[in-house]
Amino acid sequence: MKTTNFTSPITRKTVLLLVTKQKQKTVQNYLEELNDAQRLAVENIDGASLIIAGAGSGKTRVLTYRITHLLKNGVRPGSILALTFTNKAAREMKNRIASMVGQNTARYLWMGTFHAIFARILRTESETLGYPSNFTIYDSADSKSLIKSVMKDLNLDDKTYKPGVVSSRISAAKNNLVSAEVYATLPEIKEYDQSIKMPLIGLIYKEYSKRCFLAGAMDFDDLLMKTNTLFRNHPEILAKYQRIFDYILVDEYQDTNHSQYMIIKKLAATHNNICVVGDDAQSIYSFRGARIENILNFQNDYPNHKVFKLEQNYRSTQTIVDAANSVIAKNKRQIRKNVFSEKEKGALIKVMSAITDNEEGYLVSNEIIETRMRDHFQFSDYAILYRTNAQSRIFEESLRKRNIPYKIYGGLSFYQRKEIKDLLSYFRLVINPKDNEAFKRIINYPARGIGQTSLTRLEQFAAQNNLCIWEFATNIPLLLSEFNKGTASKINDFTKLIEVFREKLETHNAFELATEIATGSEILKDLYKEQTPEGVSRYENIQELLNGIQEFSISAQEEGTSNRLNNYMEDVALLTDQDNEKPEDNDRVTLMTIHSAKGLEFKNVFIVGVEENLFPSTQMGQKTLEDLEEERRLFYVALTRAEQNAYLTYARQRYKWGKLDFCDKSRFIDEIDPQFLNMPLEKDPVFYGDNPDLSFAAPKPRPQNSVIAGFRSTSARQPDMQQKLSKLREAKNETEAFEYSNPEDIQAGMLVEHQRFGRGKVLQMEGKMPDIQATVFFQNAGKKQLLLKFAKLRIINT
DNA sequence: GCCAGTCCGCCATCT
DNA sequence: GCGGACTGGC
Repeated sequence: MKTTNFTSPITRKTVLLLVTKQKQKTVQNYLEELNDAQRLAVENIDGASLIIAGAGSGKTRVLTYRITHLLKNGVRPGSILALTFTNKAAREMKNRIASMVGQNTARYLWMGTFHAIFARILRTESETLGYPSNFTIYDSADSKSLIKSVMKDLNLDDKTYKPGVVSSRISAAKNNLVSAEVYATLPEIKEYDQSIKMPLIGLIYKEYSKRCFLAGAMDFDDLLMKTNTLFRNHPEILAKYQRIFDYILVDEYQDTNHSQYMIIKKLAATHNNICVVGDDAQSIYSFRGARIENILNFQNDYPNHKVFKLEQNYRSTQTIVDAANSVIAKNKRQIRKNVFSEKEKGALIKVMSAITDNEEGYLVSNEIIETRMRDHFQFSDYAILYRTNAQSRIFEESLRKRNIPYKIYGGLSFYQRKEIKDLLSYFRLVINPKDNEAFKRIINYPARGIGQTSLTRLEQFAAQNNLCIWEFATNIPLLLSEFNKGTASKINDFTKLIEVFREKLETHNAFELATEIATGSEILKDLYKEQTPEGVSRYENIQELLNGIQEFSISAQEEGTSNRLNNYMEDVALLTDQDNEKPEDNDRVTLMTIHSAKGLEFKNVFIVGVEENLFPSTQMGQKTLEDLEEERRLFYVALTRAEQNAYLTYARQRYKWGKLDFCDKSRFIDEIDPQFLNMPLEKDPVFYGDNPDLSFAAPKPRPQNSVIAGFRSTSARQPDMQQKLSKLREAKNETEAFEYSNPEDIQAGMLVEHQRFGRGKVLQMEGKMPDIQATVFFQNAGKKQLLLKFAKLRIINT
């Protein structure tokens, strides 16, 4: 291994020379903003580099500056491949680079998640693999549903073959590049599947793959595996991309799985210009197939590599950094490093003990209110981090009671809501009629009198004939041979409907076609007629989706890129809630899992539910030492999100699956060097019932199927919706609380409010009912053109 | 085929 | 505590 003391091939002087020519102030200074270790990591652009970046050590900054540095040295943006783990990280990095080198350069960078980038490449090369270029990306719900129907056809009962287990076995196989054919031949796999009493997983895997192919669909894991297949079987295609990508950068390298690892390895093989950034101490995705070995073995893969260690933490106080170090030191497998902070010592980590999970919520909300007043924090300076999404509910309740605004990530994402998936399924089927999962979902929604029995027969007949459902359903003689006239004609009406939309794919932009589908399918009508709060909320979600598509259409047009519905749909399956940030969400407490908090930072962090069995989790049976080490890394990640104050809370009793459970504080609390902790007085759980002051904390089991605020629905879990809906309930005239202005009432000059963009001023109105367009300038979101049929504006004053 | 009511099994963690 | 699956009456 080489040392890190070396002279960069391009001296600083030449860089400054190059840069002054450009007269960009931000660029001129960028190297000076770095410490020595960071600067070395930025300047050493050729060959293989491993950047070990401790928590808070300016990893993102190094990556962005390194790319900027490449660009400033004449590297074409289109020859740089930068892979991240989330869309959000990619977007933020791209924006930061754009601010230094200009949007016109940054836009040509190949920057995105593994899944997004290789989906893009697979669409280009799809023909070689026998896939259509507009293949569907199945999300986990789609693939689970497909697994279920495969099992049904194979007569495997879903009590012994749990779809969840089968799905994760298949996923693990794919992430290790084990194809269905190979799967059946490997003795250790056979043995394992025997031991869990599911010897026929291989058969399911085979049939599942076949049906995905027939449906022109790939699941998440396929996006990576098929890329590998493509590169392996078609050296000329691999060579093409090896030529395109002169420089490869990978963020969060510790969380790459074998499939991702092989893609990188192949692409970098000709030039070895590969730079990976990561921190083995923050590897937390082994359940998804991530291999910590990838980072530990980098030196074997690239013997001539250079190592850079970023050890200074700029984020957290000394106390937090030292406490985190004291925990992670318990892990055996790691790259030794000395992460340190030169910030102030800061407050001790406050450990809070609650009697019940209810009280835990109460304590956290209280602490937020108190410290916010005392130390002048914003709500957005706080985050509540938990191990499992199920813990969020209790905090939502306690925050809501105290009128603390919050935003919650994870759980059911916008794109997974029923109504959204329904409409998206229409889009999917229109784009790719072979998409069986979409077909099954919408053939009888809105109701067309085609029931479960017909659908099951349809699916089975199609599979028996090696056809996708669409091919079967559009083949009239075949259809009539299996169904009576009435049913056949209902099915025929449905495919005709889709066919009409299909004809407009090439002639209409995404928004026009999406609107037509929403109307023509009668989804809008179906939701509109439902005047329950849930119905209203679903209707609004559809409108929000259509607004998003309108934005896409407009911005695609502005940028001169293609603005068809299939372009919009290309990576919708890869989007998550974090990609759906709204401007109105600015001053709110953040609630999320620790996994989704990776890469983020907050002034105050509450790590909640720090209890044995919950964190470390023992959810999935007995834990190996490796599992425990991963949990510890997860705890390390959680702690190091905090800049100023970290809190650890635990409860002595908690409801799990509706049943009361007694808990002990987590071993991780004991593993922190006690000099960094502010420990509470231990409360004894038996006293709570006698103490009237603590009655709020007493466990209150809700009767089964009871509801919060008088209703029960998935949309009710959205914080805004919750408030809106309870208001709605209170109002005698139920729609009153929701009333927005009629399009005709709005005129130029008015101050208005939009549910998504916030407040703005109307600049111009044009068009006639029902297609009235408003041009509005929003304080937070700039100028927007809104079609008032869907975008509702509330008039604030005239 | 559809709907409402009830029961059951489950929850890691994410692209 | 929740959603999905199942059941039985229409």
